[in-house]
Amino acid sequence: MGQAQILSRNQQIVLDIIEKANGPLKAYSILFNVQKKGINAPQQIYRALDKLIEIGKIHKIESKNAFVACRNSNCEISKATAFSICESCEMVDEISDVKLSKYLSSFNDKKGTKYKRFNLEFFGLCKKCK
Amino acid sequence: MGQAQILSRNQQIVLDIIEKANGPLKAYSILFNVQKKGINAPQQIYRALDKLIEIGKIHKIESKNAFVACRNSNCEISKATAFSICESCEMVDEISDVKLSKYLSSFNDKKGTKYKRFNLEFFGLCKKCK
DNA sequence: TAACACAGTGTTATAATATAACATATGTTA
DNA sequence: TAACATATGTTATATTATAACACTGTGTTA
Repeated sequence: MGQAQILSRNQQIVLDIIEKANGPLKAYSILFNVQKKGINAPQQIYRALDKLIEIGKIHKIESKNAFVACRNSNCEISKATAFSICESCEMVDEISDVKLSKYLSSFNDKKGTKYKRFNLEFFGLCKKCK
Repeated sequence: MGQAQILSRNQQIVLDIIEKANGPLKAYSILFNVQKKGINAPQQIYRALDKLIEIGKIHKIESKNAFVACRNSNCEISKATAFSICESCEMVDEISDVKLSKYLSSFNDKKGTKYKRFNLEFFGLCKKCK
């Protein structure tokens, strides 16, 4: 569960933008959006993104190189993420399905290896695009 | 199941390199490896990679921007992929677990949406690195 | 055969994504 | 206060990926 995290100025700016967005945002589009606030360089964005990912406030959609806010209020710090991605409109939804999460978190491969973390991306058409 | 696919010269060169590798390869490292064979430009690599992915001969490891040969002789053309990734040595194994694959292929989210395709990446430490 | 589509190739240029490295500042804690 | 960790600002550069255009070969099919 953890403490409420106090974010630095840049971290908060970046998080606000991602939370307000209704879809995944790319790092450089975030950058263009915050230049009026005095953030000028990609490093500043990527550093904020790294931190926000680390504390579980956002997730990276690997197949899109884009970032979304975490919608699971008590997300397990990004150890178990699953997303539904529309191949047509680019919409991304975080899936919070306890059964799925438990099933995957306890998955062992044939060699008996257990994993610390997983990321699952489903692709299809969302309701609107069907 | 499909026909045996006839590959073009460049496609075959790229596939050979990926199949011989004992881990995921990056596009530019493939490029450096084939310059002696007369392939000089990233486009040539990416075009081959795109085709090889399309026909299911290789997969992209999204979290690493790298490519591995498909080890499931009859992989369902990349509709259902799962990988085990070592966070220490970068090793990647394709997981072929029928139960897992069936479970995910038939997964419905709460809205009843079914998906065409999924990609799952597990992270942990491989045997050697443990 | 001529016309056409189609997949692949080669090439130059450029876009998009991400990190390195270094100097400075700010906040926390011993 | 000194030492330390974390964050910031900045310039430069590395890495990953695509656009655009000209060309080649192969197989239709009209």
